[in-house]
Amino acid sequence: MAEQYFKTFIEHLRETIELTTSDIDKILEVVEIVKLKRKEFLLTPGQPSRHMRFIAEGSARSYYLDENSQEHTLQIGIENWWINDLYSFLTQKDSQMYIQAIESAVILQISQSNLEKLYREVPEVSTFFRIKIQNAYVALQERMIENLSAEVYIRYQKFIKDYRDIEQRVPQYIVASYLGVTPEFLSYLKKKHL
Amino acid sequence: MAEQYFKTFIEHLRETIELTTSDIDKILEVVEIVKLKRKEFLLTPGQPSRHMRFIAEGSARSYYLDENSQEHTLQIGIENWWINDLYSFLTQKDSQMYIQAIESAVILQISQSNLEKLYREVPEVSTFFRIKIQNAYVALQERMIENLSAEVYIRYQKFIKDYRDIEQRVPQYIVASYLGVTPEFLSYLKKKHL
DNA sequence: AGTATTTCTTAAGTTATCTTAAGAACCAGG
DNA sequence: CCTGGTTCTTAAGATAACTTAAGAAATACT
Repeated sequence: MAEQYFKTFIEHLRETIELTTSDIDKILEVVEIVKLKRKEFLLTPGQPSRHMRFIAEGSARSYYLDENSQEHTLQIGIENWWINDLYSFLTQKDSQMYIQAIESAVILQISQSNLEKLYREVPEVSTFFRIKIQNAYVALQERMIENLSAEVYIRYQKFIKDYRDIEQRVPQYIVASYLGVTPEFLSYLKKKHL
Repeated sequence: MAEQYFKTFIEHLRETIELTTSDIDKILEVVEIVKLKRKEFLLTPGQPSRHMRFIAEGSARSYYLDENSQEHTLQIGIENWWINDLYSFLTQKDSQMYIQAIESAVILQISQSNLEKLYREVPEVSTFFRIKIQNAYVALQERMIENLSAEVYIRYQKFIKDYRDIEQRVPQYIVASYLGVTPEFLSYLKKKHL
């Protein structure tokens, strides 16, 4: 059954870069599988994020707690999404984030040291992550702009339009904390706009 | 006098990567100089951003207008900062942004096609921009987190702490539009906290 | 299937932020 | 150094979003 996860993973990489069968062997050699139950953590604050992590099954999110212990969800992902505290991974500073399974999940991950080795052996992998980071930047800027400009309900509508599949699998309080509002207020807005 | 701008520019690159004199020649060959008066535009909506732009003198910002014609400032920069709509530059989609000189400014820019040529001739330059984009991501995530967590006045204090030199040269309504509030409200907060 | 846990809703009272409008202060450029 | 444009302040009234608390609904796990 690990086989199926690997197969999907390689297909995912091949959407962006070209890989020979020998490349694939080198990649799979360094991929670790992690299984998580609902609500289990992959990363908690106080340590650097040392892996690039790919959701093979289930769903996960990254979030942090502000000074008032309010949760703020930075990222929500399902199968075939990457999930990480890229900030911590890139700077190797201690993370302030939790990465947590929402549903039970299977994660494929590559450690930083293995990744660097892989970059040398399969340079295409380096291209892959360069593009991923660019895309992450682009997505984050889009979200920043929306947060500055649009009212919550507009942002909510955009969210369910863009991520209907996610919205249906994730508790609403997580969506609220992604949008940057209290669950009570989101609930109120939904009723108001019926 | 262009010489001085080039010199500072090369010094800036050398803070991140190593360059031979022949590398430098290749770089300077493709650098264009653009001079702008206060409030002049380097980029306006409806066209892709086709250059990487470095502020050699003066100050500039990028901003966009939301549906209610409210300005939102994404980036503010002074000497030795890069300024761009990276979203548009990376995706080559039409920009929705204005890039505008705040004070009169001198910009050094490299076109996308020249940059690609340069990447081949001086691969270190590619490393330079990979690192810059990573840093941009990291900075943007930090800002996103702050916007989600902290109240405006806290964000304002952080802003003047981190960017005192910028704050002193830039009109307050631009700072307000960077923080995501109306100038009236920022004015009110400043008085309140005297 | 039954119970404990988790998530969602409602509502009342509160606070943060916006809108509008007008005058005051400041500054750039002739 | 004058003058027109730009930026900043003030204040009143409006709206968006939050807090708290409690019950209702949904869901997970045994």
